[in-house]
Amino acid sequence: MKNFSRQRTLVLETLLKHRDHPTADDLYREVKEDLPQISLGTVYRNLKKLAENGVISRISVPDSPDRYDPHTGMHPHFICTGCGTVEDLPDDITVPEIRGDSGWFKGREIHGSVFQLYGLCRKCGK
Amino acid sequence: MKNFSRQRTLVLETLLKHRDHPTADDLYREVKEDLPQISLGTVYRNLKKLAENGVISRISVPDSPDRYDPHTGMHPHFICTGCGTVEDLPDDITVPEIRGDSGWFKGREIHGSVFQLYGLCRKCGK
DNA sequence: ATAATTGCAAACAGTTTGCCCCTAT
DNA sequence: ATAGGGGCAAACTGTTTGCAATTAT
Repeated sequence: MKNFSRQRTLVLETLLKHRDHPTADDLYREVKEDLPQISLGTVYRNLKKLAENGVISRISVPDSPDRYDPHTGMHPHFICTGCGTVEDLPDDITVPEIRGDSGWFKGREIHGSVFQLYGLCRKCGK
Repeated sequence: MKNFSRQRTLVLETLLKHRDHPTADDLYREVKEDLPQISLGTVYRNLKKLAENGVISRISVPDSPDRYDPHTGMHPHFICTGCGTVEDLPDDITVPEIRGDSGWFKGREIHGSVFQLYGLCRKCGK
């Protein structure tokens, strides 16, 4: 991943312009305007490689294609099970706030969640 | 969804026994021990219906089949990739705290995370 | 009789892969 | 000439759906 091909550069730049979380196909259609011969497979291949190298991140949603996110740090997402939209949540939310229907969650219905961190505990981390 | 078939009951009961997040296929194999003629399609159909009715929830993760979760509320976990231990996280942790290596996370190494909420956005929720 | 649900298999959607060609070192 | 992609289409995987048969009310 040292020298980016025209295709990889374009896929990445197109994603970086987004403030939302587009699908591979969204990006494919956009990139095709600049590089009409690009194939969907190439878009997938590059998104995969970029995600593996930590340049971007990939978000999965039930009943909807995966989405890609230029923001790679740890940050919480809200995923609408109605329309599949992915929204970023404020960093400082807490579980009691989510449960309590206050703040950001006022008027939003929460059906479920996953909140898991992977790492090494004190014993294993030494 | 008023009267549960034997199949639906068994799928739900099997999921409820789990403390982790099994895939449809995991559940299929378990349920088949009690009801050998059950089909994978039926397991999928029932999981889908149960999730639509808010009885259980469905979780997607990149590069892996969807998982199902009997819990309705938020339940943050820390999973040690060294020894597999699962620890409960305090409800009031925030992302800045996780990033900042303070509080609960002092001295613990975080490799990855999933923090996603599922629900209806304001547009879909009305 | 009606409505819901099953097992099976085929269909489907999103994603990945194999192949061969093309470009850049 | 070697390595790394690209384009295309076929393959693969997880999930859904159509259908005829079955079950419960």
